[in-house]
Amino acid sequence: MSVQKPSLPKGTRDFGPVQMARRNYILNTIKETFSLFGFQQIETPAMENLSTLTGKYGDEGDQLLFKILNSGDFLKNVEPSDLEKGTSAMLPKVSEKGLRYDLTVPFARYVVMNRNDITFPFKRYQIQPVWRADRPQRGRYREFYQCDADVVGTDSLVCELEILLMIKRVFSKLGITDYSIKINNRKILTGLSEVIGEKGREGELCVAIDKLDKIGWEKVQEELNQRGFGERSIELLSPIITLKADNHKKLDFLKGFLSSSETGLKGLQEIQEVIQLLETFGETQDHVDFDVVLARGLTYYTGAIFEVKVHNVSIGSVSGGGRYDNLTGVFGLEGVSGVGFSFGVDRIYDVMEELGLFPEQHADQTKVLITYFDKSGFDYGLRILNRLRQAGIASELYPDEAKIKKQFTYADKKQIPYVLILGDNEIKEKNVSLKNLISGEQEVLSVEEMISRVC
RNA sequence: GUGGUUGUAGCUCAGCUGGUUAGAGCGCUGGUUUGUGGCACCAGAGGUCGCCGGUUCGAACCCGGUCUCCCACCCCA
Repeated sequence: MSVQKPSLPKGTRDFGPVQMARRNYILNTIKETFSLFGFQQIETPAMENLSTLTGKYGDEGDQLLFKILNSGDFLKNVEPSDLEKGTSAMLPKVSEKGLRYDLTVPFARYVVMNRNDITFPFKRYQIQPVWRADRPQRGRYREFYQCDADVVGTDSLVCELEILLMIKRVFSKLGITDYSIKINNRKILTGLSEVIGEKGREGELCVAIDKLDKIGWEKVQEELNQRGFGERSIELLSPIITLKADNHKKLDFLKGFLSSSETGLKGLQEIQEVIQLLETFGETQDHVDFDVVLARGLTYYTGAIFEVKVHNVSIGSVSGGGRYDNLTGVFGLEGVSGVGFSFGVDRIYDVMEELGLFPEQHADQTKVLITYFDKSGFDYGLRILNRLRQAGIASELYPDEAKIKKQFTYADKKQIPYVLILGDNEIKEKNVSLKNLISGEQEVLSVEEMISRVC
């Protein structure tokens, strides 16, 4: 009988009481915000048919999917010759389900399957774990929660505005002040590639440009060079890279720069309108940063793209999203435009921890512990416990007959502020001794007095 | 997937060029106080030195493999 050492799969975590209290604090702030903006919650299964998931995230994404082995004899459809055909040929024969990789694709599936019951525009939010077979590191987990809010069935830029507003509200509530919401538009990137004479290569352009913050302009030039971008194209890009100005000045500059690209100008106009809406709504542009070189990997974004970065922390982006014109197309429903974004709770948690932003005392707290010496104290305590709970006071009775010292230590460890001591005197006089463990004061009170004291 | 790094008590870590019974702090249990926590003092429990193999008279220490952790790249929340 060997005892095995327990362990957790790579990249997964347990959450203890303190962590849960803090996570719930973040989650509740987000939920409350979504709901205030008129979003409705849905949930979808942890697992989806593999065919729903594959091909939606690019080749790399497919590799990062967790696949679920078929139940029963998963080799029953496999011929010896299949083995030689390689992994991708084998996979559909042994696995038909996978864990969801994000919440957007399951949502698209949901919309298509429920199209007749949904009233468009449909504003939904969804808070559930997703799984990625990534290699874990700081701020990167294999199981983590996403908090998505999406609107489908409208092109209105009010949706983009609301995303900005929700991000600002959540961060303000959580006490995160030093951050920026980077906003850009895919059409601007398309325009950019047209203007520099590399039409249709905005994807590659984005991948390279995206590293600007990390590796600098010099290295980005090298990478563009390696990817076969012409000297002249890179040179033309230069004024964009070095562009440092406020949002309005950037817009003005780009109107000239992108004047030959119809698509680019359209993107510019969209950004401008969003900023305009922000002003009309009566909100400042604080934290909102039009970033011409912001590029996001996901292939399906077609309009606005967002990313939120908290400054002075070692965590990547804590939120991101954008507009997609035809997300449901692959599932047979054309012409449904949507825009959405996602908060990464786990990363927000890490950020708040790093910045020391969690309020004290955020574990779920018992307010009163009832201690006693013997069976009669236990019985008396049980009745008082009932009274306390009816008064809505989080309270507990020490479950075992133990030395009073041990019961006190328990209260101390759990940071319970009040202790009731029930001995023969208290039982006889029908009162209680109430000790405040923070101040150390102790007094004898009637049950009613005690309840009003600890309320 | 590529490269690098780490692993010793519940936790954070010491442990000399390989040399007897592997240490500290914190935590834990008990006591000083059988009606009182935190603080102090005293005592005690707790380790297959990640795992497997090799070198050696002798390995926590050297070598190989493996797993794990963390970091960078890729990509992302």
